[in-house]
Amino acid sequence: MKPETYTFFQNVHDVARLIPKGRVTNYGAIAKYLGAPRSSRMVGYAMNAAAGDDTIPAHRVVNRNGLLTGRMHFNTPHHMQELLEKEGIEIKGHQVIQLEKYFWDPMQELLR
DNA sequence: CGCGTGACCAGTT
DNA sequence: TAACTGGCCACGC
Repeated sequence: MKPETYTFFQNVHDVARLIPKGRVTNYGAIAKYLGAPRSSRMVGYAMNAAAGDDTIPAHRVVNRNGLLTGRMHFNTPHHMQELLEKEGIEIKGHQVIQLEKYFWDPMQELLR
């Protein structure tokens, strides 16, 4: 599929797939990387569309505060937390602890 | 073809 | 400090 046929959603899904295990990122960072810093909402919507897709680690995308805002879209509300903890990320109260420590910024990791 | 809405974010009031 | 607002894209009705 040609890049030009890629929708915003497609790009979001691609970036999400590149998130390393044990790392997390947020909606704004992905939106910014795609050149649409004001479209972080749409990134969230794109992840919603990605729900149920095993090839997309949607659980590694949290909001700016490290809050697992998308947890309710998984099969079970705590599934997202379990996946993250399994990757070595500590979570307390539906929120990622030491977010900056695990944060993965596509702008820096991909563009270098 | 128009309108409402949705896993958000940053700046203002 | 809390609440409000604009911005942005895709999709369903």
